[in-house]
Parts: sequence; C-alpha cells; structure tokens
Amino acid sequence: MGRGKIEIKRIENSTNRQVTYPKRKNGILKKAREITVLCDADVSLVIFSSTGKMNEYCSSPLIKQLDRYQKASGNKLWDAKHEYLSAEVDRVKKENDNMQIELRHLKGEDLTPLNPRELIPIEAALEDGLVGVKAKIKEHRRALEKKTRMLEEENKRLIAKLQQVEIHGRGEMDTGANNGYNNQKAADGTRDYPSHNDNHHQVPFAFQMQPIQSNLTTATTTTNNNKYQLLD
Amino acid sequence: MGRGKIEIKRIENSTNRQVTYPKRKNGILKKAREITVLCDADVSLVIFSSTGKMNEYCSSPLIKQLDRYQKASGNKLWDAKHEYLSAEVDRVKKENDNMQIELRHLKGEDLTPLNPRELIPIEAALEDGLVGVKAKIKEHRRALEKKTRMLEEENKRLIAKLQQVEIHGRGEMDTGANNGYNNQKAADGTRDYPSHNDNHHQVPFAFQMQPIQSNLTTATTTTNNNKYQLLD
DNA sequence: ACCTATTTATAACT
DNA sequence: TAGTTATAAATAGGT
Repeated sequence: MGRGKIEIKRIENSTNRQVTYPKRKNGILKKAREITVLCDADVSLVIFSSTGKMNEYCSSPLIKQLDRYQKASGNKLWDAKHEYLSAEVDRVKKENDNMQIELRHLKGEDLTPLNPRELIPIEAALEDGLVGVKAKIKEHRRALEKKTRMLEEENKRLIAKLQQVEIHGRGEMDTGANNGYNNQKAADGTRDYPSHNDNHHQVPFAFQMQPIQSNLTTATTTTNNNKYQLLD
Repeated sequence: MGRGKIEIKRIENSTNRQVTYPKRKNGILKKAREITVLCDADVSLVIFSSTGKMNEYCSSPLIKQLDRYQKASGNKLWDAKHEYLSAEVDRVKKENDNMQIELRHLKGEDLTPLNPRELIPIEAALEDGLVGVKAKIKEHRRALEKKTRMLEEENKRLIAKLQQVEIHGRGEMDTGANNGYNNQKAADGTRDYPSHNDNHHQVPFAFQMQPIQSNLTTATTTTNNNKYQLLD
C-alpha cells in the first residue's frame, strides 16, 4: 500500500528503511491494540529497531503473557524455580472452583445437572445451616431482650434516685447520669453496640473478642460431612 | 477497511468477533514478518485468542528477545514473575478464604462473631437455597412417580399378556418377572433410589445416566458423596 | 471459505 | 522530520 508496490525484502536504501520503520511500527502497534479491543484477544508485542530502540505493546502484564506462553508452547522460558508457585496457583484455583460450585449449590443455583442422590446432602446441609442461623438469631434476640429488661430496671432505679435527690435538693451526681444514653438506644430494638473508642471499657466482653478468622487455610471443606448422617 | 467502517470497541456479536479474529491475527502476524524483513527489526509477538488459543511470531528466539527486553526496559522479568505469582497465590487464597467463610456460615458454623444484621442475609440465602433444592427434589420425585405409574401399567399389560400366553400353553417368558420390585418400593412415596449395582440393568434409565462429575480434582468436597447412599 | 466494496496503511513525494 | 496523496493492502459484511 502506498504510491507503489514494494517487494517484501530488506529495504536497501537506509533512509527509506529508517522512514518506513516508524510508520510500520506504529501501524503494527495500532493493529495490536485493535485486535485486543475488537476480539478480546491478549497480545504482547515487542519490537526492536535495527538501532536497538525498543517499543512494546502488552494488553496485559508481559509476565502473565509469558506464563501463558510457557504453558501453551511447552517451552520452558526459564527455570523450574517457579514451577512450584505456578502449581500452587493452579491448585488453589481449582479448589476455588470447587468451592464455587458448592456455594452455588447451597444457594440453589446450577442444580439442574444434579440427580436426587446429590441433592439430598445439599438439602440436609441447608436445613442444618438454617437451624444454626435461626438459633443464633434467636439467641441474639434473647440477649437483646434481657439487656433491655435490665436497662429498663436500671432506668427506673435511676429515675427514682434522681427524684429523691431533686426532692432533697443536692446535685453532685454528674457521673453516672449519662447512662441514660444507652438506655434510650436499646429501647428501639436496634444496634446498641457502643460505636466509639472513648468508652471501650463499656463494650460487652463478647464483642471485643471477635476472632479474626485468620489462617483459614486450604483444603478444609471436607471436614463436616458427618452432619448428613443426621438425616435419618 | 472493509465494507463499512467499524468503531474500535469490542465486537459484541460473538460470531463476527470470531470471524474477525483470525483475519486480524493473520494481518498482524504478516505485518510483524514484514517489518522484520523490511526494516531489520526484531519482533516478538504473542497472541492469545479469547478462547485461549495461542499464536506467535518471533523473529529471533524469544529468550533472546526477553533478555534484550529486560535490559532495555529495566524490568526484571524473573523477579517480576516471582512477584506476580506470589501476588496471584495471595489473591486466590484470599478469595478462597472468603468463600470458606461464606460456606461455613451457610452451614451454620462459626456464627458466633456475627451480629444479627449479618445473620439475616445468611438466613435469607439459606431459605432461598432450600427452596431451590426442594423444588428440584420435588421435580425429581414427580418424574419418578410418573415413571412408576407408567411402569405399573406396563407391568399390568405384561402380566395380562403373560396370562394369555400361559392359557394357550407356551412358557419361555421368565425374563421380566422381577419387575414388581421397583413398583413396590415406589408405592410408599419416600426415597426409592436404587442403591446396589447388582441390578443396574433394571434401574430406570434416568438413574443410570448420572453424570460422574469427574475431573473435579484435588481437595474436593464433592468426592465422598457415596457416603450418602447409606442414607437410603 | 471466498468475494468485493470500502476503509486503512503506507510508499513516494514534498 | 513532518505532512500530503496516490495507491496497495487489509478487512467488514455478504454469499
């Protein structure tokens, strides 16, 4: 394309060659960008000019590309030093997929390919889970109700005391007075967890101790199959 | 270039995209070859289609290119690869942990640190899931019941036929006699999934076709479904 | 997979 | 070295 047709062989005229290079370089880089966008492809392109200047286009990190390259071509570009890591990634990803599937099933998705024999344990797990969660919710409500009752009593007591004090006139009772704050909040039935650090010392023990769920490591999902024995 | 101008953005029509890909892929590969020849350049080009198929053009061994690349860009690919893989492992593991936690919660485990506000959606998810699974089970039972009815009728028909034949004297009709087995089981309305291999040939078609869920490899939670056979 | 109208890239020129 | 233009090449849409 151009004013005249040219043969595809080294351009002997150095000037022409140097002029042609950036044009075609830009052309090919553009094409690379285009195909990635148009066709969802993943491209890496590195060009060195005859003078050693480099240009590149990578639609995703070159490393990633090379990783895929190695797998696709079987060429080991560099040592097995990272084979372990690659294997690890694959392993964990596979595990991920399996959990994904289990999660979907528990959420009632993708059930079509399952036969009854496979559905039963899922149903059982869900029923179990629901029992557990409902119990917990109930427990929370109970605790909340109890707390409310206690606060109401405390409230009454304080009011009584306050009235007594007012009747007798005196007032150096500023300290505990602010307790009414918590009482009011509790009455409406929603969050009464203290929200500021100032009064950390008032936070009920249970809420300070939330375990962090740290090292939940890998292949542990298998542990609780025993549950399904309860089905019968 | 082409019958009409197109915007450079993902081609939404999947067929068009798939048709365009090889055209442009060939185009860009050709351009890569041409620029190396015409301008003495050194090019490496790797393309992955959206389906993961790879094509490449390297005017010189890729290793050599990468070597030059590292020097030219200052990027240490080797280190970068290490970092990339490590990050990838971390990322996927984190994802894993999150799913792990979600799974546990759905199974009614580790609920203690959760407050009511967090429990509600879990309960909802479980109820949803249960609805889905129960529906599926019901669907299966319906199918089974229907099949049972059909078999019963067939059975009657066969028995009638048999009697007719016996009246007329002949008797090499021993084969289908045991069919009564399945019918009885089905009558009580609860699980009548065949549980032994001995009579595989008698199992209704639908249950012989259970997909094996094969290549769920490694640490699968799904592996030991056989256990549940004991449930029946 | 092939065809061709049209767009795009670029060789030659300025 | 950058800009212009005639022409070759690539390719979008159609068969």
